[in-house]
Amino acid sequence: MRRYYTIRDLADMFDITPRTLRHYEDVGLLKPVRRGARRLYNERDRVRVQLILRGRRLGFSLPEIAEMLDLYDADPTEITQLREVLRRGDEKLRQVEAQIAELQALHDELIATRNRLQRVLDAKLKPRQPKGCDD
Amino acid sequence: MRRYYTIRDLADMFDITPRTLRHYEDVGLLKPVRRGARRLYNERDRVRVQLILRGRRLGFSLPEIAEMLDLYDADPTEITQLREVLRRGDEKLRQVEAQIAELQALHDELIATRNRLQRVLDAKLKPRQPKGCDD
DNA sequence: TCCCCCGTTGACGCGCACGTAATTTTTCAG
DNA sequence: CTGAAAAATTACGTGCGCGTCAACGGGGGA
Repeated sequence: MRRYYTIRDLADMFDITPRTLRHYEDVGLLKPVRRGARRLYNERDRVRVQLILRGRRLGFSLPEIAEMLDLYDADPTEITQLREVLRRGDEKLRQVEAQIAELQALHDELIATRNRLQRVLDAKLKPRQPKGCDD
Repeated sequence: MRRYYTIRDLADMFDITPRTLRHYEDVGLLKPVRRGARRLYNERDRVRVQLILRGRRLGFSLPEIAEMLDLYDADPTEITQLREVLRRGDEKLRQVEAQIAELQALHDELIATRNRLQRVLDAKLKPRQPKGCDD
């Protein structure tokens, strides 16, 4: 059941180019095995690509994404390293929470602006009592 | 009460460089008035800078930010234009909502990973009944 | 008045995240 | 085995968001 994907499989799957996958490998985000010279991506690689692309959509840089991916597969044998990973994880967590708060604020403002524009439009469409007509 | 800010005032206020403010002007995000050759920013400009920087932190490009800022001060006289602005606003709104959802998913995963790492760490610190000792 | 420092205006540079073109190598169906 | 398509390698190019440097005012405090 060990399914493998070629570079084109993954590229088509996520609507990216092979160049992008090779670049992610260049910066250490992926380490596909090789059969001869060809890269073979497994299920774990596929999930990582998914996470990388989500990170990009959210505005994170590739090094930042690397940090977060490191959290998922941290070496559970070294205690001090484990503590360090936990600390960095909490840091990222707070950063993400702050980003959610700012996005929520932006969302609320967009809603308010939409409602305001909608009211202006409604007032122009059915002007029963346009203001300034009391003369 | 018309308070004005020099380019350095705003730069220091937001911990950016004057070059950044000039760049935002180059791409049409700001249009400060001039006294001679010097730029003078008013309160509205200051708020716009604040919104621009929040947009950047959230991963939006400068053109995307320009689109959103255009929503706030849309011309309320042209009905067709108003409809168009509302449509683009709703589009941005859905985009922001999708981004919130993805960010929330990332947040949940970070929480889960933190808890998992914490449990591993706890198990290594007080190993009362370490598994594999039942022989 | 003079000088100095802040601001302005180009213009080039740079790091990131890839795009793209050329060339070479590999693979695999027939 | 062979030929052609796909993958790999290498290297340069690109768009964005500024950084940086040089050269040039101009205005305001001593």
